[in-house]
Amino acid sequence: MALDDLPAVRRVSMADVARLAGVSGQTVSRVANDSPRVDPATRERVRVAMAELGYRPHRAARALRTGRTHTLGLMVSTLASVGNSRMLQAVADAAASRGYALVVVTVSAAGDAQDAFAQLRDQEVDGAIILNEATALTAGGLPDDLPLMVVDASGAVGPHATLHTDHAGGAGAAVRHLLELGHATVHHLAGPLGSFAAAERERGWREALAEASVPEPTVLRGDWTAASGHAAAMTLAADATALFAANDQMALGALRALADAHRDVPGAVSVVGFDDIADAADFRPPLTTVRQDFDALGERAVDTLVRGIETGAPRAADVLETALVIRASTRPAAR
Amino acid sequence: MALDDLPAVRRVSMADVARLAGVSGQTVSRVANDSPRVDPATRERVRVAMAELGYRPHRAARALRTGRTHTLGLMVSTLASVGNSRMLQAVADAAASRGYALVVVTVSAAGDAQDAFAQLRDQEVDGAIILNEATALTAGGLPDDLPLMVVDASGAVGPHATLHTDHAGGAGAAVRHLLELGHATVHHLAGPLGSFAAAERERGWREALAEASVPEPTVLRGDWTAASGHAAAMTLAADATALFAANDQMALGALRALADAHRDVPGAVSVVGFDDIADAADFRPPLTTVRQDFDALGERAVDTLVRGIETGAPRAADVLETALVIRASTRPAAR
DNA sequence: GTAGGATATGTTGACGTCAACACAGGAGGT
DNA sequence: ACCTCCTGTGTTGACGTCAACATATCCTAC
Repeated sequence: MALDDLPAVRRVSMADVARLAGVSGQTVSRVANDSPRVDPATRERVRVAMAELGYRPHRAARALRTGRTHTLGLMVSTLASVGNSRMLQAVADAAASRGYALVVVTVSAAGDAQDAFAQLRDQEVDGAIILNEATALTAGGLPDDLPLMVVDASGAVGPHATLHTDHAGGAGAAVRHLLELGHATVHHLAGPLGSFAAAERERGWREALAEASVPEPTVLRGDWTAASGHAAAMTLAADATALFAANDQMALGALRALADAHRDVPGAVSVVGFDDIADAADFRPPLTTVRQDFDALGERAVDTLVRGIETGAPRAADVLETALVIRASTRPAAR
Repeated sequence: MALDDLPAVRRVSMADVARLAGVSGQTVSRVANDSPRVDPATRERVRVAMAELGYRPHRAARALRTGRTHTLGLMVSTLASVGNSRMLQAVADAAASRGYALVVVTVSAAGDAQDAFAQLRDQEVDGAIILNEATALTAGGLPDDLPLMVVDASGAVGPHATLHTDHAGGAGAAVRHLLELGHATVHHLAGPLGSFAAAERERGWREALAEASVPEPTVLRGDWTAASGHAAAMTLAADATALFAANDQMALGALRALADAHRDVPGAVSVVGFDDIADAADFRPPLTTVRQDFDALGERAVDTLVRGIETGAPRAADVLETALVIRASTRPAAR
């Protein structure tokens, strides 16, 4: 009579635990959910029974009963950018530490933002984080029946919480750093239109120039990729001595373009990036850049969202500071 | 009598659809699950009713009844490496296109591999993809009650399907390319011990050298990061003229170290990387590297795993080819 | 004409959980 | 002595779905 002839073992349910502990299923449920209305001795007995049987609550059953899945969604356009990947990791870790699963939905795969929302709804997520998706806000708007945390976007977010890095402030710091080094003005290699982060960094650059009463050069534009940074930097004015790129990867492309044009960095041109991705310290030369705290951003986003879900906390709007990291790609302007 | 005084609307269930279509709930279930035993006219009537009410099946209820969650897990040590991020995106998209949600579990956050498995079990995933996690295989082994797809790892995978890139073959191609350019030998900047990909790339390098009867220099070692590549390359032998780095990011660090030492690339030293990350074309000089097809890898991994789950297909072991991408960082050895 | 089979649909109950309610017993107040 | 309130626990039923079984028609074959 081989054991494996028997039908597949049923999973351990509350009823099994209840039987072993000599209590009702409801009491087991109360213990599982940390209800205060349980006698300490009973609680202990139930805990022992749970451990003995290896009981784990059944998420699906719980979700069916309560309507809550303990799952969060993350909506993002692409993970090709290093910044988005870093955010994802931070969010995944933060969600896991609170007992939430994380479902990743990329807009590119979903088709458009509305499809992405449909996918999230399909997964019955309790809430979602919308990452750097300005288009989602314009095209069709945000659903208001799903708790959302809108990260790095602006506009009509309705009742939802928002959170973003102080892109403009970071950009301002970068520009002031370059101006203090004696550069007559600072050129800007901007990110794509439609991106909140790109727009804010551009604004910070513009305002810092205006504040210093310095002329504002024509904006160059890329799409966050190194290749686009390279292409844009080829058109950089011949007399430019300072360049602020909207992210590190575009700065990388710009560094190559400048080298090919025999314009030494930092000898002839100073370059600043944004993000402080891990590789930036090993660019040639090591890149001066604006550091974003991705981990804090992810942590904060999940924290606020979960609190909103669990306690119906009111909408919040947070801003995270940046830090200028000075490396070898910037130096005083030649006189 | 304001509408919003009414209790929150119950979600649309099969019973609602059944009532509207004038059939039983079971028939609605059959239509929802594409059962063939439904009259075409009835099917159409049910479809119309579903559309009219905006019916969506309730995943939790379905999971409770069937024991299947339509969720896959992805276990990965870190998303800091660009390669892992690319894989994640590919896997996420492939899973979504098959109607599966993807839950990301990072081992670093979980503590160790066994905790990560516990987390996956907690989420009741139908199966999981283990990405580049050699340690998971050694420390405690793999569970055999959960369908797994082991990507880029070796060893005792038990009954599970495996899939990996032909790292050794790609490395061999890189080495032969350098030898054909006339270099006396090729130094290797290897990845961390414990990584299957690193070990395989190192093996490919070693075997290609042996095949050409060329002396094998001491291996340098890093941990995939550009910083580690920089540090390791500082110790590169003074007479080295060719370097094969185990990934592009370490190659980036090496390029900086060589530049600081005034050793021109490719004039004095030729360098090859591995992965062909998007930025590699904008390194200085643009990097010759071995391209991995991340998208195909993700697609294939999900495909095999899902087929295993849904049809109990037997274990499979696939290998994906690589392609050498020649750019400006390699040239014939000086005579 | 009737048995037998195929096809289309309906009925019942259970998956595991927890909210709502019920109830027993003890503490405290009058 | 009685009523009230609080604490700890049990009972019941429903969340939405689908497998198993039951039933109703219709077709074909002899």
